Amino acid sequence: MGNTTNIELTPAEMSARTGVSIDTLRYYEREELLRDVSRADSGHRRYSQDDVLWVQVLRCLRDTGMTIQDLRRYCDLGEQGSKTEPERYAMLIEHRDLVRQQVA
Amino acid sequence: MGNTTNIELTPAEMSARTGVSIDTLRYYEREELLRDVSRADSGHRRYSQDDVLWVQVLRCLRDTGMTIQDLRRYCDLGEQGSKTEPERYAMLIEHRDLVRQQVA
DNA sequence: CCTTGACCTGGAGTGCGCTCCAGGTAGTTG
DNA sequence: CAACTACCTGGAGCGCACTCCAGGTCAAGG
Repeated sequence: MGNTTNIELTPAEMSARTGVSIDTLRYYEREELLRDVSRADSGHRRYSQDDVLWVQVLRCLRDTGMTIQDLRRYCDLGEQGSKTEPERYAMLIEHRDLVRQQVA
Repeated sequence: MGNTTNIELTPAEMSARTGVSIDTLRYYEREELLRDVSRADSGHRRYSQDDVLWVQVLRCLRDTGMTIQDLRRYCDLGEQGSKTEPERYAMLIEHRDLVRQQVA
């Protein structure tokens, strides 16, 4: 408790941890899939542990074909609080079903 | 036997049967995914029943993410005769496995 | 004969998801 | 202080899979 030494990763470290290129990380930020990335005094990005986890989720959804647009929508819902949970859940279910159809 | 009234479809009919746009049919031909399409004296395309079946296969493979490049390769093999059957079979198996991985 | 509509060709344009680049700044090292 | 490296920004470029367009041809109908 009270441990304020949050792990903060530089862009290069973040890229190594997630396997996502620095350019793509910035692209995701521009596309609002990755929000509120903190900055050092220098203006350089510092990624949190939560950012790592979220980018992993993003990659999982992207790799299964969810579009940038749909992911942005998902993020928008997330920002609107827990009342949107049903809709977000529905998106995931629908996406899963789509993926399953591919195999059929 | 000896029935020479082969069904020949105009581009518009072909598009209606397969659900693939006329532009895309021409595109597939340019990309050599659809070969030896016959022509009327006017120069207009006439698609055969075999063409219909093949385009349906193309769509199935495309819809599951096989690239145009891979499909062209598959066609190239087909033209080289039955000796390439093992390789073509291997391509399909590999593609199926790739699709299955998506779900995992 | 003239219009209409389906078709032809080569090539340009589109949307997606990145990826790269030029020009500039910030902190570290010798 | 100079060089180096990592990072910054805005914007251009790329590969894929189509999709659209201009300008022309061809057969049928009025």
